[in-house]
Amino acid sequence: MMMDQAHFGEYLLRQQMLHAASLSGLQHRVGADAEPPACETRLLNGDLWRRFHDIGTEMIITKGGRRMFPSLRVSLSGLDPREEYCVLLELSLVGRRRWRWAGGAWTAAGGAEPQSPRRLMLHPDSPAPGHHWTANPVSFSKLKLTNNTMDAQGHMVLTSMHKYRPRVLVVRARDAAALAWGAPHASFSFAETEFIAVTAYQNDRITKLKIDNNPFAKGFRACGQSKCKRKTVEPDGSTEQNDTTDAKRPCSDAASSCSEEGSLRSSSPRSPPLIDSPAPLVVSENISPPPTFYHPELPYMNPLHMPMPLGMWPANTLAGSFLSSPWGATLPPPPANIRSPPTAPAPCRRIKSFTISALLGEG
DNA sequence: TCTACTAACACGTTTGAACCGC
DNA sequence: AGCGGTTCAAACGTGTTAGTAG
Repeated sequence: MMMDQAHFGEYLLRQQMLHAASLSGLQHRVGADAEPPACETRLLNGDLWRRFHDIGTEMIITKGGRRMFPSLRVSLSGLDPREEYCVLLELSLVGRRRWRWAGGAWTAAGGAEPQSPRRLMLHPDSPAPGHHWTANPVSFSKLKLTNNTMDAQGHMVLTSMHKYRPRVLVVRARDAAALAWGAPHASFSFAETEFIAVTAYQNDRITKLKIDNNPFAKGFRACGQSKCKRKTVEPDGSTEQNDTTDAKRPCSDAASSCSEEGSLRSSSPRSPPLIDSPAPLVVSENISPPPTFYHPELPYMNPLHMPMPLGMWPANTLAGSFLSSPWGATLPPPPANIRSPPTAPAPCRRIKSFTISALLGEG
């Protein structure tokens, strides 16, 4: 199987986990008949992502959690309308490097630091029937990024100055219980959604692009009140006529219309669908090329048997201390059939928690 | 000195409860 | 009583900035 650099790290990690599981007699591979959900996906706000990508996307991470902008919005198609599916977002480390902003450009600066384990998020609408996923854009706008390794709020824990690429996973709900064992899943990623996590913006052009497109940052647009107030008053009381004079470009509605969505509301059925966006849901120039498809070869650990929410990979696996993990020796046997979890799956129900445990009705 | 990080801040947006009229 | 629209304040999200640590 061909594997790009972006996923090599993940591959190594999962192989480590598989190896550890096999030492505990827990190895399980997906059956040859296991099929990933047949579906396709498109990046809806690809235009905006590409504008950031051309410059070098940066995402602020804070201790308390910061939303992504642009957020990931995709449309799914080809799903069985009546079948239940879970949709997940994963942030894969791209390469094994640390990056550094120097001389007006990003350059590699040594090897990657050990990564925090939590990098997988279940979409809050999961599980939902195929018609729900195909009728509404799937948005991860509520996702927050943090550099707090002790985070307990379900945010994505990333490392500053490292590059990541979001990846969307689609899993049949009936397979969710066995997800960790390599349940068949479709996986999609988009090159233009790569970004570098930072604690403060490095590239001024990224800052400007964010301000121009993010409704929450309207106050910082050149024609905005606040910027004038904050930056034009000199200590001597005079008014600094800096570049904002000529920079008083129209604080256009054009800029506003560039924002990824008219509203940041959820795509949940309880909220107005994102289809309400003033921009057409799918227009030709707004569609990304077909995404990379990753065949589900890489097994996951079973979240049922993990003492932590799904996506919280056992700590220190990268450091090779996996075998010291306390849960290794106590794991129950793997399910006999990946399509048929050991216990009858709980009826699918709408949840708000991002943990598979909640999804399965545990706790 | 430089780099990376944090917290406080001001401003705009979102959200939901309260209110009103039909 | 129920519904739909409006108003308003609190909560939230944003980039900026000054200060701190290594």
